[in-house]
Amino acid sequence: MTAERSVRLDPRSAVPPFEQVRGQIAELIAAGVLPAGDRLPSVRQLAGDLDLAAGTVARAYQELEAAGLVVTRRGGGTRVATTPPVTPAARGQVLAEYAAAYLTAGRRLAATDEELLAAVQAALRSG
Amino acid sequence: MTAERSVRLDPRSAVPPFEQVRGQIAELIAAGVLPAGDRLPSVRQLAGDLDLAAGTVARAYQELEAAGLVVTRRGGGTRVATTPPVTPAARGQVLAEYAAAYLTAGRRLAATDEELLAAVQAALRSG
Amino acid sequence: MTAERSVRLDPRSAVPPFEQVRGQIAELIAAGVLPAGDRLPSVRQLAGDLDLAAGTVARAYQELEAAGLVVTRRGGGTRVATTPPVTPAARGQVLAEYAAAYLTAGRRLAATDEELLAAVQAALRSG
Amino acid sequence: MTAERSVRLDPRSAVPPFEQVRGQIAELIAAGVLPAGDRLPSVRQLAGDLDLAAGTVARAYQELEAAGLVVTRRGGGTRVATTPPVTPAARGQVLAEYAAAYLTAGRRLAATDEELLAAVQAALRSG
DNA sequence: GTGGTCTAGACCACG
DNA sequence: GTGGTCTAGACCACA
Repeated sequence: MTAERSVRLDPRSAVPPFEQVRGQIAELIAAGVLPAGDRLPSVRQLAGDLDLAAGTVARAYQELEAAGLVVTRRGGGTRVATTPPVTPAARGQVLAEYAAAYLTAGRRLAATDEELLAAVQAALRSG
Repeated sequence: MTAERSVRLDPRSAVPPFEQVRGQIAELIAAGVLPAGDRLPSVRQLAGDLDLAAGTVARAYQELEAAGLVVTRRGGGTRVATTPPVTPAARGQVLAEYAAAYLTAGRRLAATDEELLAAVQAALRSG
Repeated sequence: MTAERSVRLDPRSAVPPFEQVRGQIAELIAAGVLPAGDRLPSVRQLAGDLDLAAGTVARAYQELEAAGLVVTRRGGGTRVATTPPVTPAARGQVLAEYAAAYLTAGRRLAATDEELLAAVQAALRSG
Repeated sequence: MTAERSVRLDPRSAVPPFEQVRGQIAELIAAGVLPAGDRLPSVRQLAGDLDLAAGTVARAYQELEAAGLVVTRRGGGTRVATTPPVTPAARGQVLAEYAAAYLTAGRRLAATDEELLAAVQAALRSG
């Protein structure tokens, strides 16, 4: 399952775990990485993988459902909604947001355009 | 004062305000944007600028002091420590971390290296 | 079959489906709309009509039987019990309960007696 | 506090407690019974009054906030939002919905208009 | 004091 | 097996 491999928690982050889970899955869906109809990992399994209490993952799933990104059938697991509601964020748009956030942070350090670009290129080479 | 102009809160973020303040100032110092000896804005002034309770800013400063990034003198305000503690984090390293974070997020979307680079270039052009 | 036509699920309700089925049939019986001896629709048929799993309807029937409102004979389907158990709840009493519930809800809104009555009259005219 | 006196749980209902709390407060707000700016009872107090775990009430408040009905200030309690969002439901409309629900239930019992009205009048006299 | 989050484990409804 | 809810008690951020 793509979701299982892709969700990574940052335990040192100030963002609460359920928010990290919710946000990352939301972006995977918005970006089209998780296609409509795909089944998410079960609450308990993802909780185990991420070493969280089941309720924490359940809350993330619940908020995804409230947002219409996901559909849950009684007794039948949770799947990506067939109607990614309004889908205001195509994959390219999500990427663009990431890039914009990178720029904002970098410019706070008074980095030049060249430096910003070079840092990404260096990261690509090393990572 | 660089700090006043540079600290920007995201009220919709899940990161608590004191953390946003602490983190952003820490990075400004680590990156050398705020040079040693520079005076930070007073707790009350920064609190006013950011529309926070004074205690919230005070806590951020307190943690910066505990980290050795900042020194508070009685009656003399808060200044950037002359000894950037163990922090060898030069500006380039901070930038590198930002770039790495961007890559991590982007790859979660299964973006290729080319896409990641192109998104930054596009952002540079438009922003 | 009266029951089939009269049972209506509200899929958006927080009340679980089996409870909606059980409760509505119980009231139809208590109110005398379903007379003693009447045959209920089969589990599978009602399940099909309401788009539920058969087990869900089966559970509703089971609880009705446990309450003595209904009798299941081997091979003979499910029928309204000839002895409306302890339930002295005549149709008028059920109606009275509905009216009382309406009052409770309405008074929470600080509605006056006149308003409560007027709202019902208006609903009668329009519905 | 109006909210404290007005929220009444039905422990035998299939509707989960947090939903009862959320729904009742939402209607009190929509109906204008709780005016904008009014402070709701604290999570812990209402939890005590209703004999619920604090988290259960907290969840109800959270959903009210997500719905924009309520505003919560850090450390400063929960108040009715100044902008009852879109307020699609004036007090009269809420009442009308109650009346309509009463009619629907009553007609399932094949009650006549006269009976429906009489039952309300009787309830008014006795309650 | 306020609300927000997490945990651990329990029970329920559904398939 | 699935998700949903509740509890009890803990710790955190904020005023």
